[in-house]
Amino acid sequence: MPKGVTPRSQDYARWYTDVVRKAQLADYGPVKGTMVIRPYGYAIWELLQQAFDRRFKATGHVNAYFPLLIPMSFFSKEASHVEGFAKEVAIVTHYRLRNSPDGSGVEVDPDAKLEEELVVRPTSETIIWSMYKQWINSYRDLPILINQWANVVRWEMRTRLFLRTSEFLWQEGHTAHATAAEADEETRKMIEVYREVAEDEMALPVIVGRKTEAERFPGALDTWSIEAMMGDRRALQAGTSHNLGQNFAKAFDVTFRTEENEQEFVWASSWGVSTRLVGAMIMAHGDDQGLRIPPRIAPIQVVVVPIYKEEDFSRVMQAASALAAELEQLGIRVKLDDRDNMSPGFKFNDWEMKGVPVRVELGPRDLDADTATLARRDTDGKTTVALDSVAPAMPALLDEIQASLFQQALDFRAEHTHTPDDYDTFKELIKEGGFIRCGWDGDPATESAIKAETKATIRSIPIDENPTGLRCIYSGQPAKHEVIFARAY
RNA sequence: CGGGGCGUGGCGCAGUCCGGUAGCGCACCUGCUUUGGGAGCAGGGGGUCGUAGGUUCAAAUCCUAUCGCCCCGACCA
Repeated sequence: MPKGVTPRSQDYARWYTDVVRKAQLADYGPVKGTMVIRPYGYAIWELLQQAFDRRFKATGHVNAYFPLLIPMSFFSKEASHVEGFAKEVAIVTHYRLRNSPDGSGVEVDPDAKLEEELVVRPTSETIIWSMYKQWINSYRDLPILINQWANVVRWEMRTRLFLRTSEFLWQEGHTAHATAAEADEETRKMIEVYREVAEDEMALPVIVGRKTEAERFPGALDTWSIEAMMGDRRALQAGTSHNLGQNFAKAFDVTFRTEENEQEFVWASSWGVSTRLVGAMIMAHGDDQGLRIPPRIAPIQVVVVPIYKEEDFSRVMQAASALAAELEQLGIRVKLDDRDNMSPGFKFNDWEMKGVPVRVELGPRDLDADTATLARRDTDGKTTVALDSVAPAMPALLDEIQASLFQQALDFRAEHTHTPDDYDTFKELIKEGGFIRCGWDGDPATESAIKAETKATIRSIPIDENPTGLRCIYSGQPAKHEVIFARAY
């Protein structure tokens, strides 16, 4: 096995795959497009889950679970929803296997065909709204603020570990409201939660904004997203929140009695983030040494590597485990690397690949001087510090690394965000990747012409847009919106 | 679905053109020496060469079919 990873500059896609596998985040599953999330990768997901779940609860949401299998007929109820997902659903048609006649194995039992075929959920709007119909009668039943953590299946043609797999893990919030204003408020509130987790926990700067009609969720009135820039300057949609209006209520005939005893359709929102975020973290922060995980979502925040010759073994190990215990007391996720079959040099590279924010090296020379050697993953080089200061200073150091990774990502994004005045410049700039912030006349035809010519799409109509005085980069007409163009994942 | 590539010990590959006893590196196991940036030496175990047919005295190698995976494009969180 080659020692490092393919350099990013040489082949970014291969760098990504190398890092995922060498850092032991995930492996390919036996079925095309499937992924095994290994313990280290899953630990990151769990920390993300906690960060989100805490905030969902704090904003009044509760968790529930709806079934994986959905009657196929449900999918015919919301026209644009069908159109959006029909091409990529897995369908269950039978419920039994039998031994094949030639004795070579098993086969589908043709006698066990289902009356109504079942769809493996690609998303749960339909099954959830079929239930909401039963649960909602009056304005007193509203709002319903339910989230579920689940897996979904979308039969993708092209897959990539974490970014797009046939099956992935996510959360999907599905809310029901009495008024349009409430549904809109909910949609905005949750995209703000996503922004906060992305920026504060993942150190991932994102652009909050709305999607154009072309990029909107099938069945939504309005889609909000957070968009991030990856290390190859491409855009990644990291989370979405949809104002579904009354579309699903109408499709599933979900009405309620208002205070005025009027019959009205329910207003809805849905919002989700997925294991794709792990991919976002890898591509936003990783370097040619491997992962760089922001401390708040790092399964291991500090690794202690003891260095010893035989005669130093016991005093080094003693000091190392004392230090690890002291760090743990402070609530820091610490790992003492006591593997004795690997050299220190191997361990340094190994933990760098795995993106651990801080490494503490402790050897005889350090102990003689009452010092420890510190290596930060976000910067190069090592420093020597007093041993008894390591633990007390660690929480602040982790905060500093968190902030530094955010700043690095922010600087990178700023460096690769441009505001050209004419379309020729636009075309030149987009070849290099990055974001282009410019005017758009609001015409879908303009959007699709630009896509056809440059592969760039409108990623976002930023929440802080200011189209006043701007002209459309393509048509030269007065701009209706200020938008972000980019090539995207 | 179009284009390309690849299926050979756990992983990465050579061998295929030109048929003739299946090899290399890493990993693994044992022992000794090592340990401050991917340790060294010695010994050892492990593969019906994706699958199914065919040609041949003989097939990883030639022929036919088939399955799978990866990469690039059209669609998507």
